[in-house]
Amino acid sequence: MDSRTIAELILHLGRIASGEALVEGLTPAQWAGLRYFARANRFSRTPSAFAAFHGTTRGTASQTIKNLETQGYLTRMRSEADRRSVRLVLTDKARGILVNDLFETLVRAADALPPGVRGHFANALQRMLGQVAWERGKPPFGTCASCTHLEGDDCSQEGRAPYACGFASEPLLLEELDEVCINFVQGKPMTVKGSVTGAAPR
Amino acid sequence: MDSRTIAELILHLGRIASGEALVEGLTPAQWAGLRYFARANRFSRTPSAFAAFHGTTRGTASQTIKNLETQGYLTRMRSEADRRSVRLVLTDKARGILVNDLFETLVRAADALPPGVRGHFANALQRMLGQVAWERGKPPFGTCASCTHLEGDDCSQEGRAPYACGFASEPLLLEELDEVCINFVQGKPMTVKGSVTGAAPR
DNA sequence: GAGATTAGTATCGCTTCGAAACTATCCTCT
DNA sequence: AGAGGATAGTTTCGAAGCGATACTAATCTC
Repeated sequence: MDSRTIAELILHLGRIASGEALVEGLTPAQWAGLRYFARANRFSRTPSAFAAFHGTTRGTASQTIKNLETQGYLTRMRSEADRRSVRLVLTDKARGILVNDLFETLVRAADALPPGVRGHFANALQRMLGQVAWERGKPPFGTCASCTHLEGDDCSQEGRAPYACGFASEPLLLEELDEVCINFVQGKPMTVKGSVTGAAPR
Repeated sequence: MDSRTIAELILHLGRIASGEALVEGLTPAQWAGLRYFARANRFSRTPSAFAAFHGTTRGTASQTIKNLETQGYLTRMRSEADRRSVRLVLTDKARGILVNDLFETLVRAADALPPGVRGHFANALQRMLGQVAWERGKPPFGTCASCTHLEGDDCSQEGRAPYACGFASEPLLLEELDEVCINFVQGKPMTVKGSVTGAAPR
């Protein structure tokens, strides 16, 4: 019964916080696009990854991106490694407008929580996301902090890159560790009351 | 920084869980309508209340409801007290289809959380909702359990109705206490680590 | 009882959305 | 090497959502 309440509140909160349309002339989907490309790491700033994140089709994502591009919020560049692929980058105009995102009210609401519960809260949400994504066969989209692919040289060997991604086999900069990645796989149990994740994806 | 993670996860989770369209031939907005009328109490089963809950306009809500009605999921009846008002009731067909709601995956995900954290979790979410709703001037939509308007006769006086709503000045049945109400006003502090709500709406 | 407010509906243009068809590039397997 | 298949991305189509506006009917206020 509490579980249902939690699910309802998440849905309602998400809807109220992001559903409001046409703020600054951008639709909710377009705001979601800006937020995504502001937070995604370099492996994930593509139309396909955004489509997966946003839970829509590549076609729809392509439309939204095209729209943001013509409004001057995104810049497109073809990938060198894979000539099919496209990399999207936020413009300064986009970074400037992001502070007016209604999403920030949600951040403020989370900020008003007692500091002690925030960590547990974030962990519980990430676990729920993992569960839902696993049940749907969708990627859960987390950060390197708790990802299996993170190969950290705990005792830094005085080399240039202390961290690397085992999936992409590439070194990672420190500031990249907090960015969202489509290749995220839930790794460390993430101390939640000392219990290990219940249903593990295989 | 944890606050931003929390806000992102809520948004993402809500989107993934409800955004998927055309399950059983119903759109996300239509699913939201069914869920709402299944959970709202008798003061709140109206087009306007659904519009407020769903964060959209009355016009859009009216469309969605009309659509559900023609598909045989809702029955309409005029209110006796207020002849302008309309009451919507779920049909058996609707109750039957609700078990296939993708929303149930979110409920299962919440169910997979450690039992000890669920209560705190629900409280924290309700607090966030109150904060966001207050900042936007929207009703937060909670249940009688923590509503100021609930007048409970703690020591039941052997009268017929042990509870009542001070706002509607009407007695409440026991099974109505868990339903969602548009007139909800955050009342009791709702034990979250023993601290009282930070910013109180006035 | 006049004027303002509220509940609900209808209509208009725009965006989103999923589905399907399509091109270009890359990968795999023999 | 080269054929078949998978993948990244775009385009088009029709349906629905959406906000805005204008509208009717009922209720409230003073």
